Amino acid sequence: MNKNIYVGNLSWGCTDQDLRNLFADFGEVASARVIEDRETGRSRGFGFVEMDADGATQAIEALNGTSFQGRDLRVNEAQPRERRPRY
DNA sequence: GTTGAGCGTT
Repeated sequence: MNKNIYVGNLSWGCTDQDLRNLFADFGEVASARVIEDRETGRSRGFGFVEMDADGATQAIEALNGTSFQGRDLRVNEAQPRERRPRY
């Protein structure tokens, strides 16, 4: 089983490869993506990572509250995006 | 600078 992870407070220069590299150290990363504004193309400062539950739990404990690229990371389980309508 | 977007059906 895999878990969806939310990663916030990222630096503008952080990309999907950076996230994947970070989480890959704790387990097999299914997918990693940094969210950016699709209208402007600029980064939103947060991203999502999908990986195996065991690695995800370890990664959350290890990376949450730590400094990354000059910002303290916020790592958590991602909430379902059904919580907000998309028009 | 904080919880996506994609797909005409996951």
